[in-house]
Amino acid sequence: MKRKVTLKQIAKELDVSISTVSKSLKNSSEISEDTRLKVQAFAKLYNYKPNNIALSLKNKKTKTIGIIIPEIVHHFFATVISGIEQVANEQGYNVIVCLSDESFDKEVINLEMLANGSTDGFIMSLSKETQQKKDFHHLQEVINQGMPIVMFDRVANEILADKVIIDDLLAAYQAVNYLIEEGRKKIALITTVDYVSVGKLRTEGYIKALTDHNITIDEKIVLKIEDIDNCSDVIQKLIIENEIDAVFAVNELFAVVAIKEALKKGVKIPEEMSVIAFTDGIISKFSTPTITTVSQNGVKMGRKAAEMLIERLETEDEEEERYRTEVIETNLISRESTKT
Amino acid sequence: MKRKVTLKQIAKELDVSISTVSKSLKNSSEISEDTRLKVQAFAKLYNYKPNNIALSLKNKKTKTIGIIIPEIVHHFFATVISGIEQVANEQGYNVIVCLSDESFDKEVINLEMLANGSTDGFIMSLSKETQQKKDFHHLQEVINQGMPIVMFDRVANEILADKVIIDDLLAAYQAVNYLIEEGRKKIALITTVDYVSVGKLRTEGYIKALTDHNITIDEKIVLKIEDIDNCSDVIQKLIIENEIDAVFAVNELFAVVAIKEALKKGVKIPEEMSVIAFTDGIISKFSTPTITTVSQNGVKMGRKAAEMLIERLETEDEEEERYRTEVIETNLISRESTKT
DNA sequence: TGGCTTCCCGAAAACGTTTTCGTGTTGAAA
DNA sequence: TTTCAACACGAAAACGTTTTCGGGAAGCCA
Repeated sequence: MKRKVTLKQIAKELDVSISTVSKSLKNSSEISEDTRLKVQAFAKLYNYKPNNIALSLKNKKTKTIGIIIPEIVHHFFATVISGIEQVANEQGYNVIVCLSDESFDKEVINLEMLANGSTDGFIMSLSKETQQKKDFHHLQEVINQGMPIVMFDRVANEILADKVIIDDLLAAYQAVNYLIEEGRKKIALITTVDYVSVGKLRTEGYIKALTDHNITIDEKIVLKIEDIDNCSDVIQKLIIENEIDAVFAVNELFAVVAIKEALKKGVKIPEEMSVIAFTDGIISKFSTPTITTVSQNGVKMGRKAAEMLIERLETEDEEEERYRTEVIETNLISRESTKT
Repeated sequence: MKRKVTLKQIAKELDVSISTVSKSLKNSSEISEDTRLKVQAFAKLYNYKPNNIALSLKNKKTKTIGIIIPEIVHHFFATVISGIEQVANEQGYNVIVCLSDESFDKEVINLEMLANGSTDGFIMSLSKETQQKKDFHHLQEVINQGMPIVMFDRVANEILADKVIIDDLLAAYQAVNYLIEEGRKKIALITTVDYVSVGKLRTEGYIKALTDHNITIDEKIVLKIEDIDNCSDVIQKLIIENEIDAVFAVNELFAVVAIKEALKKGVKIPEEMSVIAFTDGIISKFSTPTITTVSQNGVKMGRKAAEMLIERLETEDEEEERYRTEVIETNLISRESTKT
């Protein structure tokens, strides 16, 4: 087992100083060609690679991005990480991933942990609990210390920082519009509880679309689901008890459950009922029928977030306090669960 | 913007030495209670937290685990990461994730990058290209430098290291057995090209199960798919041209496509044809019909891999070169795509 | 007063780099 | 022979810790 070789060891072996070795490897003109080549040959032979930790300490830069997200077993977040990793990689950055598990405490712990030198900045999406508590002091503290944060998807308006979002309201509006133009009259909404920022916005889009078309909101067919694991019963009830002809769901899971329950009841899709889901993931592509979705383009969000963060990290003129919010366009991917 | 405070600054402010501050914060009995409390109060006030990078440099431990996997937008890998992160978190480790994108070169670059001090060890699953080239010198080099590697799922027999796998052959055998016991006679296999280690093993399990029941292998109904994105045509052809009554697929995607094509042709599932897939992911749970799968238990694999790595990292008696291979049990999750 | 602990604290090394500055040697110009 | 620039290299500081060791002051006993 041959441990990694250091400058000091090379210096000792070649009977020169550490500085000489360092300069030689950087091809400094300060060092004679003789010495330079000798050192370089030796370094190559022993496969010398500078120690990242030492470099980080010296440069006060880790070239590492911290990602804190609620969970990773969720296609959307996985695509975002993928996007982040792409541009991080291109720019010589690494990513360190922490999961909050939707817990405020874990989010705080992870953030503080990584803020003590481990990363140069953060890309994050808030946990449900954090959104519910509306407690963002941990973010503010990190920002005050001079570490940039880019928030995506689940963002906090209260925090001044760069953000990458989609226009949840507009996208929902367009999706519901699409259903209306198909001729649907009784469009149900299956959404989350209101403290999830994106759920709330999507609900607003739904309401706005209906209102704009003079359709009155029927509270009986607006379902706010808390417990995502046991949603089938309430969804079944929704479908059985109401004569709905369309469903707009704020995520794939609600949509696919709605479809299953409808089919069970003999409702033909899309002939008798249309379904549109938010978030274009695996489920929609492979369910039967395939589901028309609003695509969030997670990879693009991730790429954009990483670009914004790295740009902020690499521009030295710190005092440019102009925070931007980038809106990633969504698009409706039309599949079998709608008529047109 | 108040930057993070260091020991040096506290020392200066309180007019004591750096050592005194450090010891005070560690509650060393060397320091008088007076000084200790004074320092602690001051440190708390300024929210002092030791710098991780400096600690890493000093301790030669980063408390960071490197994960290198082919891709993250893949439910199985996401669950594994989730498992790794759980135990890493419990033990005070962070995880840094790199994606090889199934490319040998990226795998090498990432590995070398992180091996230069950034992590204490690795958990990885090989890229397709690496498995194809059978070139593992990068792994061997890292191991020679004294960094432990734990491989999971796609492992290399040629490398001596800890491994976490499932018994792919046995699991496939059992799945095919299950189909045979249902009374299926013409069981098709949809698999990957042979250089993917797990694909090969699953194929062997299929063959063994048939052979053990004196069913001759019909090469026409064994499909080896290279291009995963355009598999529907060949699968359609398989189903149309052969009177098969069951499909064993080495992943969910092949299975769901097979089901779609079968339904299109009017074949009833599971009455006329059963389907079992490897890898229990999202698709199987929500497809119509839901799919019977071999569950790989990614979270458990991840947890086990992390446990093994951390144990190796924390036992000082380095020279214990006994590498272990842990086999995670699989289980067949019976759903609507099979009869029983 | 001399010698001995005991109590507190600071200096310095170490981890592995990079970089600034200083210095000795050489050769050439005057 | 003297002077000076150019060249080649090394010493040391710095990044932020932890830890070993040494030492001054105070108190005690003889």
